[in-house]
Amino acid sequence: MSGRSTKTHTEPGHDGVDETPALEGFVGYNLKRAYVAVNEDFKKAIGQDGPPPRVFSALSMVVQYPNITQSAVARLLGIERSGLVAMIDHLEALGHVVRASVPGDRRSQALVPTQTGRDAFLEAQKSIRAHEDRFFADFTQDEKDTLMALLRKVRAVEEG
Amino acid sequence: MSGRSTKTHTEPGHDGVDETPALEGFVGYNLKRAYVAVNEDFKKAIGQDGPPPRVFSALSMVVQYPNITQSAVARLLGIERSGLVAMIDHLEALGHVVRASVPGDRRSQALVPTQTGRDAFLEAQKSIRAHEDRFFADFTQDEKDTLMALLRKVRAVEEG
DNA sequence: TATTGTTATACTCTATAACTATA
DNA sequence: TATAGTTATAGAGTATAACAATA
Repeated sequence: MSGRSTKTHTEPGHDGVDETPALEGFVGYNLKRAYVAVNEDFKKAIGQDGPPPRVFSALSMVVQYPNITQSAVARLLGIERSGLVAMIDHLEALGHVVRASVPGDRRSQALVPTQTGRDAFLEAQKSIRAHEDRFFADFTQDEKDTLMALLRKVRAVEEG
Repeated sequence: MSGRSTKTHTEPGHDGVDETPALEGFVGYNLKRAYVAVNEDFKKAIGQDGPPPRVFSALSMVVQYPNITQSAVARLLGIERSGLVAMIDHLEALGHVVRASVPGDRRSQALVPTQTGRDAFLEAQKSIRAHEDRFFADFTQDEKDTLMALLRKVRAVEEG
């Protein structure tokens, strides 16, 4: 395929000039492409037995903030309450989390990590670290820090 | 809600210490949150009448590289060929693009932008620029450039 | 055999709306 | 009234697999 000159259209980077990529100039486009790339590598690396990203993020919240409620997790992750039910069901079925009653408010249920849950969290965290270390091998720590800082600043825009 | 001390769990940034955010340390997590934030603003700003992101990106390719084939567009955008059919159908129904026959290869169809298509592209581009200018108002041009450069480097990992 | 366009299909992720029980 | 958890549902976005026509 490469090296052929039979094509009738102009592709970027090939026939010399024409380096005017409209999409490349948008942050949103670059953001999506980068997200897709990292996410695909994540799935290849962790997808087999490890938890899907959102389940890991929920487990992470419960481990870090024991007795947190589902609503609080949803708020912190920026997703809907309803979306959490299945995730917590899943984590509870695995024995990683238990729903405990909250004295003083019978609407809420405190999410408590089990020891298995904490272990699973640490192991998943290790796997994800390995995946990112591999994926970002060509990045300096400074580049990664700069990238994450800028991404947090992006997120901060909507949070006001 | 704020200022209350009745909660039984520890949330970040509130009760002093506990600033050990596991998720925040991952590029992938920050990438996703930032992508979601920008995408939501995009939908609010453009979603009414403007084209969805992927349709705009396809139109953009056809305008920039007239006579490009569907397969080439898919390759450049990093998506599946099959996904393009509906997008091009849509753009063709709007009169923005026509499928023309390619002399010498009767399998392919060259995608040619109409004048309406070029106009629509320019207008959409202007809208998206306005959305990004607004959203990234607190970012310096240097920050935006750095961010985009790093995001392109992320994308290059899988392509390299 | 490989590639282009196409269709049919199914899956993932997530939001919306409505309900219940509490507060 | 407002909030926590839940359910049912629907939609966007996208991938997979197969096929016909052509190379």
